[in-house]
Amino acid sequence: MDIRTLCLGILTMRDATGYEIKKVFEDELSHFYEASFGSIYPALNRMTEDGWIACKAEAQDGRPDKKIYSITSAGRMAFMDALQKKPRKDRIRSEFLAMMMFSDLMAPSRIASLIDERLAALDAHLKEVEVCSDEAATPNVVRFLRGFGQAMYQAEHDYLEENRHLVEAQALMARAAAD
Amino acid sequence: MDIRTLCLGILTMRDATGYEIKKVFEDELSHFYEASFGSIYPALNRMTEDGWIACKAEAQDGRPDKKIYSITSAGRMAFMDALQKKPRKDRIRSEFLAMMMFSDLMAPSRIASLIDERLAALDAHLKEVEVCSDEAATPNVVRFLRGFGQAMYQAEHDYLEENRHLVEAQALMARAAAD
DNA sequence: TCGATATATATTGAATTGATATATGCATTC
DNA sequence: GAATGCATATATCAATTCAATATATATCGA
Repeated sequence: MDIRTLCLGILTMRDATGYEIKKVFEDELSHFYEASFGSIYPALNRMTEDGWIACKAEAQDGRPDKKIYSITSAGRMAFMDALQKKPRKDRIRSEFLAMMMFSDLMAPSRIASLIDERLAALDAHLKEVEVCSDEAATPNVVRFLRGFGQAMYQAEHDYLEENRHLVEAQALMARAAAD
Repeated sequence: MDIRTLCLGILTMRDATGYEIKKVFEDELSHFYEASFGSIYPALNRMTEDGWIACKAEAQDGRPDKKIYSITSAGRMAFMDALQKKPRKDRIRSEFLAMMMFSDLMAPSRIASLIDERLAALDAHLKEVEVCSDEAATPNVVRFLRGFGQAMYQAEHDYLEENRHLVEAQALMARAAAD
């Protein structure tokens, strides 16, 4: 399920511009899939060539033509096929956790600072998810995904608060051993 | 903190071959950072050119020379610098969750199957983490990272079990509406 | 004996990113 | 009124990364 497939999926929901598709990646999908313009526009161009989507341009004042993409029957079938494939394993890349791996080499104050910043970022995520949760008539799948994100942020938040001493104390010991 | 920086970090812990570095990515780091040979070997070559690591080749029977890399003083300083930088935000890419986003377009049995497979994979991860946890003399940072992974797998497991009805029921409703 | 896995070195085409380019409209602040 | 930041739009590109591929022997279990 690459960027192209996901753009196609977004277009099964509604017609959109490249810019709007990017917005979907930044809003609904942001907790578990991201994409940049650098792959969205080429993907749209290729799918237009492949006949999976069609493009209608609307002239605008002082801006490039607005290009609105819509899915075709062939595209809808291609996406349904993609949904029958086995999902590949998640890809996770966390610089924060990678840095924790080398916490022996950092000052205890640096470690505390990193963890505090991480906790603050988690708090911000949790607030953001909470604000959205009050909306009525939210589709169940959106509730599901938002709840998923919330559960994971909360789990990480709790884990860090309860276990930060494991890396903070070790840093102190590593420092004592180095002296 | 790119692949090159992480390879450097691994070499602060011990000398290693490219193959052994890959093993570290697959074992200790696997929950939060992955790398392939396609980037490890070029990274090692470039850092050798930059003077951050040194390489000693040992002839082997019937195999390419074994190349053992060790960090230099310059490399150690470069890595310490990297640890002072602000970690960039996590990158998460989950095909499973992306598919859930389009659960309206899937048969309820397909959704159930995907979730069951996901739960099975989480069980396997949890078992794997549990086996390791009994080891004595595990450094605190390893306990921390392993515990982190365990907490996140458990949170996801619990969330899926308690909330799978949100997407499964919606699929039934979507199917009823389509008929 | 065979198949799978481990141990080693690599390369490459394709996918992806973050930065960059271009440019107007709107809102806010000074 | 000017400056700044953000939103709305289209894109490209150098650098990074990956999965597949190539090569080849040793070990282990069925």
